[in-house]
Formats: sequence, structure tokens, C-alpha cells
Amino acid sequence: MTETRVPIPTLERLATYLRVLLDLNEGGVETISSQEMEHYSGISAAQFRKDLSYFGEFGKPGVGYSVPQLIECIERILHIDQEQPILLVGAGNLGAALVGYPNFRAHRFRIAAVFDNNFVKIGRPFGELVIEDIARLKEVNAQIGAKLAIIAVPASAAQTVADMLVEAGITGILNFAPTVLKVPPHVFVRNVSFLQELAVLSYHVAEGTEIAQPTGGHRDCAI
Amino acid sequence: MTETRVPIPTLERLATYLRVLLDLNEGGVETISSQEMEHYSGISAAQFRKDLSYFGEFGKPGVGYSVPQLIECIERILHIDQEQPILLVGAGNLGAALVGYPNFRAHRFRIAAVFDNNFVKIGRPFGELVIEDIARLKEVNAQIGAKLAIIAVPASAAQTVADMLVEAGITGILNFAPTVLKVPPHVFVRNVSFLQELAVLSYHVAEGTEIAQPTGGHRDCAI
DNA sequence: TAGATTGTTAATCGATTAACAATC
DNA sequence: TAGATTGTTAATCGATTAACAATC
Repeated sequence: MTETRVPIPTLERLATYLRVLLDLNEGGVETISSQEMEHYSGISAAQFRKDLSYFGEFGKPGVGYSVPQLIECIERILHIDQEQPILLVGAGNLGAALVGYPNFRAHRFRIAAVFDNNFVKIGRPFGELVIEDIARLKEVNAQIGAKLAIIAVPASAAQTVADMLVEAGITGILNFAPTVLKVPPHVFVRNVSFLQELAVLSYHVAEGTEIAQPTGGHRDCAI
Repeated sequence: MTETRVPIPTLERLATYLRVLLDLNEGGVETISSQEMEHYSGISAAQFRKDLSYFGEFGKPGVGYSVPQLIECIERILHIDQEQPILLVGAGNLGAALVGYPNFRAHRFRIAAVFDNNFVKIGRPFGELVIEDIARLKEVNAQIGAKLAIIAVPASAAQTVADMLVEAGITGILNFAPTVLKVPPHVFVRNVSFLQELAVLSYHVAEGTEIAQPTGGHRDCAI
């Protein structure tokens, strides 16, 4: 096999396929064709087959794919075949939503520790965990050995937290803070931005509605 | 101007530029070059200029861009120059995190109503709002006239909620439920999937770590 | 004017789609 | 065998990057 780089969109879709497959598996479905996957996932059959082709051959021509086997394979590919410990930084509303998120378990993600810098919160229970002092992050992760972390703190604190996470051996960060993190090249960051998503929607729902109105600037916003 | 379709990634980046510009404006910065924007946003200067070019001309050659003017223009483009009412469905942990999210205000998004189907919750206060009966969704939105909504309910309820939202005149949905929504073509959906993001990170942090292990299936997962 | 930086065009890159030979 | 569906190749499409003439 040639060393082809896997496109990020392919990895994202893999998670969608897995979700569909887990549902089908619950329902006792044993085999699925790429055509059927298109129906359930909204992703084209050709795309599905192409995505899988980056990792090997998983189907039988004329038959389709074994649901349980494909689940196993995708879980292996995404390295969620074993439980993945995750550090959560920020014990606010968003953090609470995340520790209570029921779907993590099905994908074998486990929030293994929660940190905050607010001494009023430190030591308090948080879901099934106890909030730890952010200062102990490196020390605690020496035990846990997590590679993944979630940043759920205000934008003003996010970079400092990111630096501490990198220092503690984290190499993948899911960032909810609306800011651009600077990290070393071996660390991967994915940003979740509600504002960005809403902005894109806002543009679309208003399309065709706009009234061109000069600002009085040196040039109009020609929209 | 020719009728060029604006790429979605361009719209996403627009929100990032806006965030940077708002920060700079706070700091009293009056002018910014595309080069400086690259530094602050991590997005290349060429990309920045190209992105803006879909909407008009906003800079002065040899000088750069006026920060306040560009803020105004981007807000106009994204249609967040006026307050945008948003319906929130789902008064759980995630919903609580969203109504309490401080950054919405800066982008003039306002959660105008919260709905749930749990009669224990209906009528209770939720942030500064009171939880409404989901059955009253259409009725309530007849007053509010929101075009945008956020789905923060379990996957099992998401499609039903989406149908009700469409019925109530919503044309843009931010979906937090891990499921593929079926909506009419005039309705735009953006999905936020923590699991998907974590899966992509999980793949990356584990790269190079993998041990090829046959499953005993008809063919190995060749990863 | 000289220096800086824009807006745009052309070249590159990468991802998606379509088509089909191989295979069950 | 005939019918179905895969995995892969080639064609298409779209987005990013680089380069530069126009402009302040």
C-alpha cells in the first residue's frame, strides 16, 4: 500500500458511518451495501467506498459489508477500540454538559479527570469525578496517561491551559474556546465554535433578504 | 459582479476574522494588513484577501484595512449587524451551557426562547427565560419570528424536533444531536459533533502507535 | 516618487464523483 | 451462470496558493 495521506473529511465521515453501523447493529442488521449506507448517512455510496479504500478492503463484491466486522474495523482505524481517557479543563456549564454527555460511552471515550483554577470549585464533586486543581494537571496525568484533552474555559485562559496540557503530554486538543491556539507541530487541535456555525447559518437564512445599504465608508460592503 | 457561489470555508473563516477584529478594536487598533491578519488568525494573507474578494473591496492598497469598517462589513455580510433571535430546543445540560454562553452577545445572537417536552421542566426558569412547552413552538415563534434554532435534545428526538422547527418557519438549524436530519431543501443544517471531533483527534494522536492485528475476519483491517 | 499592500488572475493542489473491470 | 456490488481508476470539480499589475 502506498503511503497516501488520509483526508480529514474522510476521518470525519468515518465517525458518521460508525454511528449508523452501531444503530443497525442494535437492530440486528448483519449486512449493509454502500447504497444502503448512502440512504442512512446521507453520504454518497461512491464516497463511502472511497473513504474505506484508504484503509483496506472490507466488503464482498455482490454482497456488501458485514455490519459487526465493519464496526470493529472502523473502531480500530479511529483507535477507539480501547477506552480512551480524556482530560477536561473547565468545570463550568459546558464542562458539566460534557461530563454528562451520554454518547461518549458508546464510542469508548471516558472523561478521566476534570480541572479548574477556581479554588471554590476544587475538591467539589462533578458528575462522578472530583474537580482537581489545574496546577496538578501534569502530576495527575502522569497517572492517567491521557493523550486527549478538552478545553472548556474562557478564551482569555485557553492559551495558558493549552500550554499546560502540552507540557503534561497531551497531543490532541478539542478546543471550545473562541480563540486560535498556538501549539507545537506534534499537537493536533480541533476547534468547536458555536459562533462560527451560527454565523454560517445566519448568512444562509438571510440570503436573498439583504438590502444593499452604503455605510459611508470608502467603499460599500458590496453584498 | 458575477454570481459566484461563496465557499462554506470562506464563511467559516469570516467568523474568525471578525473575532480577531473585535479583539483588535478593543485594543484600539485602527488598521490591519492581510499580513498581520495572518499572524493573529493563523489563516494565510492570500486566503484572507481572497475570502474578502467574494464580497467586494474593503482595503486600501499600500495601507491595509480599517478595523472598525471591516468589522461593520463582515457583520453585514453575515447578517449579524442586527440582533438575531434563536430558538433553543432542549433544556438539559447542553442547553444550560448554551443559554449561559457569554460570547453570543458579542455576535448579536440572542436565545429568545427555550423549549422542552418534559412537563416537570416546563414553566421553570432557565437562565433569564422560562421553559416553554415544545407543543407551543409554532405559536411562540409566530411572535418571535426566529429563523435560526438550536437542537440540543437526544438523537432519538431530534428528527421530530426538526420537523416541528421547519413547520414553525425555521430555515437554519444548528444540530447537536448525533444524527442525520432530513429537512426540506430550503432549510440549512450545521452539525456539531463532539464525537466526530474526538474521533479525528483519536486517529491522529495514535498515528504511528498502531499494532496491526488481524481480526480473523475475511480480511484484516489493513491499518 | 518609492515602498507597501491590495484585489485578482493563473497555477496548483486535493477532494469528490462517475464509471467500470474484478469478484463474489 | 446471472445479478449484484465491490474497489479503483480517471475525470471532474472546487478550494487554496502564488504571483503580480494596479493603486494608495
